[in-house]
Amino acid sequence: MITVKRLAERAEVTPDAVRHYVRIGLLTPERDPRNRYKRFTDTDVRRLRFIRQAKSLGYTLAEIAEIFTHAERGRSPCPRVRELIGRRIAENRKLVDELGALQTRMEKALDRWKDMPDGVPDGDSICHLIESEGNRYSAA
Amino acid sequence: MITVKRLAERAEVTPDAVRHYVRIGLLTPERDPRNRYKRFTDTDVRRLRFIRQAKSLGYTLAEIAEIFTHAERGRSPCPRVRELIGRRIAENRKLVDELGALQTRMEKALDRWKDMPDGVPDGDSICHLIESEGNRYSAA
DNA sequence: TTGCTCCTCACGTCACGTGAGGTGGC
DNA sequence: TTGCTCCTCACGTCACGTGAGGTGGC
Repeated sequence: MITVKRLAERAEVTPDAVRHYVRIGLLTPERDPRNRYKRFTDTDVRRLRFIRQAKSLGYTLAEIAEIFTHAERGRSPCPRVRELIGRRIAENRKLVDELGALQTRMEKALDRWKDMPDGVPDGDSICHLIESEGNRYSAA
Repeated sequence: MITVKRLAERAEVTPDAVRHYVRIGLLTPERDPRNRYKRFTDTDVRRLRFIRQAKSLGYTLAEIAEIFTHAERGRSPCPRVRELIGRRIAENRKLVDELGALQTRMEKALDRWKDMPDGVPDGDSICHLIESEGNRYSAA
């Protein structure tokens, strides 16, 4: 019998992740009537591996749920899958750019601070290091 | 008198952000006894601009709160500020690397899918596009 | 009276992780 | 009896955004 832990092992995820997927309806195991234990099948192993694979390609759990719904209704999820990854590629590119800009800001700040002493707050200043980076910022 | 909206304008943040900072104690305005309106001061304008600046350098609100506490107790927050940015630089580098790897996975997948047809689910397969990327994944 | 701004809850976001408190199986 | 695993809540995470429902100021 495939329990939570055994399923988790077979798909290389944590048991808590499995419980989470059950909670949100991505997996719908039957229950052992005697003790309410979840009973998974080989189909669940395949579904869980699919979840893991889809996540590694940037799909959210809500999107994966949508894919499952398509497939269960006998409709091809492929067009939607292509559409979603296209968006995610654009979104992620933007995010990587922003985090790259953040990285540059942080590294430049740390470098400039190397030549500056620590200061004691004096009512006019909270932390002169951070304040000295003023007018250099863009949105966080 | 500086109200929520006026303060928000002066520091170029949203009124909701101001309310959030009050909720978590980063700003502690007095209240107009007649109507409970928040009354901010020029010091709050400086504090809010500091928050914005610190956020743009990667500091979290919890860390900014810590910096304020140091400063209010007359202790220099600078050593902590240097320490935190060092960590954040390392964390962010890792994150950028991971998102870069995700970007590569997504782009390669989309490229390979260009030559593949959409499929209809057949019980053995949920979405062959995603499944075809199997054994290529690393952790998400 | 009409707008505009103000107020306080309180929930939603994303994908789990982490107790708390209790029970089945070898 | 001892471990180990199982169960179900329900909260915490991060920084707000978004209603809902109601009130003050020009």
